[in-house]
Amino acid sequence: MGRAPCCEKVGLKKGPWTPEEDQKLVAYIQEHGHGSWRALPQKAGLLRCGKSCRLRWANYLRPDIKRGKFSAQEEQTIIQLHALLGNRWSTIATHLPKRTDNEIKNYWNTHLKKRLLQMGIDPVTHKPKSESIMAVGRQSSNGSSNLSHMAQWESARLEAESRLARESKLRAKGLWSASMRNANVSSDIFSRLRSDSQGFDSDKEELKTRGLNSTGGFECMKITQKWDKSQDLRLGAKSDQCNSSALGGPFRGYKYNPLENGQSENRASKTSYVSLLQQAMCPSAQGSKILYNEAKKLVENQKNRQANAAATAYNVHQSHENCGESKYNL
DNA sequence: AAGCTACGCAACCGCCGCTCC
DNA sequence: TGGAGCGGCGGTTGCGTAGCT
Repeated sequence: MGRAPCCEKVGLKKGPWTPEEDQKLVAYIQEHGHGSWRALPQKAGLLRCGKSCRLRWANYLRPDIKRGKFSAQEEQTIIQLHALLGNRWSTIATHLPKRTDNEIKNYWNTHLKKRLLQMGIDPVTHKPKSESIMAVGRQSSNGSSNLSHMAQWESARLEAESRLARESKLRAKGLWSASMRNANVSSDIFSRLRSDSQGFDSDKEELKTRGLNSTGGFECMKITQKWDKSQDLRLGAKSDQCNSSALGGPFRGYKYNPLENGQSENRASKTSYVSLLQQAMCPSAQGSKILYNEAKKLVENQKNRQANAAATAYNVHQSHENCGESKYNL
């Protein structure tokens, strides 16, 4: 037997919400807060399931929600984070202020996914379709299943570290310029997507007004590739030097490794880890500073399980700082 | 104008992990 | 330690509507 339904469904209304219901819900939450969602409908005089109320509030009625068309910047963020995280909509949503996970999920399914497919890019792997098919073939032939979670976390970690290393190199060379941060075209896939999109001309105009070349993203990528080649630096080489990549698991080499310490890989710690990792990757100095301070505080206190994830991000920072390459301008 | 189809999005459903007892 | 209750997440559904014939 499955578990009992979350609430007594008999007599409860389903389907679209009426303005009156919305009004009741908003009025109640504004006055009392939502408290227990289960108890809320009765207190607010609604014939709805608590879950339904929570969803309606979170996805539609909350005052801090931005509706309407997604900007090019938001599209870029979604695609990049999806490439990194997959369908973790709630985590992706934390990086798009005022957008809900449901909205992002819908936008991905109805717009972005299709556009990628039209371009011959597999929306799951974010690689050209031919490559994805080969990869699937290889995986099934050796009996392995889909990418494991561990591999995904490792991939995310490597991505973050390689980006940090590249940024450091560019900075050292004096090549890390505003164009890299402002060009809005930092990934190859996104560049191609953007060049297909209707808004591209206006974006180019915008870049022009900032005195930037619209191909800035490509130029930066070429520079980093060239630099990597000339130095013959493989991904991870820098990480080893920075003591943040040794052996074993997605948290390998970090001073506090939740896996080594017997922590379960539960959803919360993963989500926190990914969220903090993304922030560590975020080129925003402001965000990084907040992250650093928050992580430091949590690490010092070791208050709760989330500190494990925070510790990871904190140690990413420390590793780079130890190499004299502090990413954050503290 | 009517019928059909495709699309977008709000809402639902089932599952999972956390907390509390 | 295990079960119940709860909130939250991601996948899916289905309704409303725009566009086409």
